[in-house]
Amino acid sequence: MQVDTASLAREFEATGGDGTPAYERIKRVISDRIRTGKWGEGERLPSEHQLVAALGISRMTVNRALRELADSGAIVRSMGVGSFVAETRAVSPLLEVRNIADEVQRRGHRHSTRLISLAAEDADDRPFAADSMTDRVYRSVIVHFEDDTAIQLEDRLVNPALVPEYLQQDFTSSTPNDYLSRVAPLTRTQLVIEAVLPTDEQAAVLGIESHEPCLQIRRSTWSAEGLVSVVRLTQPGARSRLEGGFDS
Amino acid sequence: MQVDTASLAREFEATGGDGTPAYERIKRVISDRIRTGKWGEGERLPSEHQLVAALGISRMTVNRALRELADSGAIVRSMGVGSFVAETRAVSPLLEVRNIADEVQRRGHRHSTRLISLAAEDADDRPFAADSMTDRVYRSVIVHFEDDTAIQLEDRLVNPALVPEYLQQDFTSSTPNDYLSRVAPLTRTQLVIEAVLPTDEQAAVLGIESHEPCLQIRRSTWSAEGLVSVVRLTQPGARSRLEGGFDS
DNA sequence: TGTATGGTGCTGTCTATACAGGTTGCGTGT
DNA sequence: ACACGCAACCTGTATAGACAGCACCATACA
Repeated sequence: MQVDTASLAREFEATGGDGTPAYERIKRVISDRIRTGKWGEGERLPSEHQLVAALGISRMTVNRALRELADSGAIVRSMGVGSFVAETRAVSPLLEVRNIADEVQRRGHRHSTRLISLAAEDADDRPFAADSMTDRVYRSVIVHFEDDTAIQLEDRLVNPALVPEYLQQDFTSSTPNDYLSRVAPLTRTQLVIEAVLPTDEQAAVLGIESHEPCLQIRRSTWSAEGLVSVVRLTQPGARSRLEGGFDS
Repeated sequence: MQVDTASLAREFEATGGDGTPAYERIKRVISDRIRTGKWGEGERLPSEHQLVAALGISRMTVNRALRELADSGAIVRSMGVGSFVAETRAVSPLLEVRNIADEVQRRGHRHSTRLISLAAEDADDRPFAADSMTDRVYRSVIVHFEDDTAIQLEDRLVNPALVPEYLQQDFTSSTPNDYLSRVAPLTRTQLVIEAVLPTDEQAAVLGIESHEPCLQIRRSTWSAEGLVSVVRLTQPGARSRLEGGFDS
């Protein structure tokens, strides 16, 4: 295989400087090329030996990067043959990321929101650090009402690198979900669903007793550029449920 | 930490002989000890250096084994401190209809069940009436345990027209999910997820307080012939959560 | 008593090297 | 024309050694 070692090395060097480990930088360079389509499905990757020569690092480091990419499913490796960009497979969505305003209106009710807070913060756990090299996050806290009943508390962190205009939006007329799906179409979603008791603060803004069980949904959404938003939705169990389904 | 290097080395050597890589064998020895409870939650593992000395292998190999165990969530590592057995918490995949026994074993724990009841009943709401022209249903109630902790109450209705042999099965050795997926491969699944408080009976069999919130999953599964089964899964919120994700 | 400071032990990463095991394709001999 | 053998190339694994970053603790100092 003919490799453009020069541009590969350039992209690799460009990610240096901060303390990012070399194997992470290799992973990033390669997965960027896959994500942007520069390396298409089934295409052969440079061999470990070629990457060693091109990037000036040891083979163990290259090996770790490629192995982790293979573990994550981004590439496929075959002993004695080589490494190749994986064929992507479609997965049917179980729970679509739906607009809560639409759902409420579909039930024939009135949807409204109350903005609790909207500001930039210093992130403790830096969820977007890998994508945006920053510790700052935008955070919005919003309560959704169905008619006059609070049905959901939305506590959202947004990546300022990918959505710089977030703080300027008017979330009384459109929801964060609306806005984000316009400016950063999502390519990947991940969910964690739990049954929890609300904190006293959560119970207060939702207008429920603190012993009422709640569904808590933590949802991370990615666009092509990276992790866009992490949201924690808290819904009183007595007022909401999740529905989904899929064929196989 | 005082390490029983002798028995550790013995177990490690015992796994040798076939072509299993050393890092896999280390993982196995360690996860066996975690699974059997010999090393309890939060307990400190031998350091990499101690394992190198005890097993006579290089630190890179030990490091890979421990790193992969940490990636899989079995252990927790902290730079400058050490490696520790992870505090376990059940996580169920949301997308797939998976075998809970497999999940438990994948977490390195022992899965067992307790059969509460298994009988034919007269159906009140006749869920299978459209499919089988009958009012009878088979019903099984089973508690699933992870080690000695109840993690799920499974209350299942089965369509007698599609699964006539259901009552003759031995659900101490295999789960209803196992059996049904063999005899009636599912083509469609639908879910409703809620946060609820358990009834007194549910709390009793799960061994929890009646004010602990639970995830309740109602799942209907269809095969090509029609509605096979309707199951209500009740999981203590403190002991489980659902995870899922999809690409689009 | 409270505050620096340095030592010790831990994990995280990287290098250079080596051997093993598998695949592919070319070339030689029949 | 066919089969075999072998070299070249690939990934998989393992090793010894090194340095860096972090946490904890004991000791020395103010």
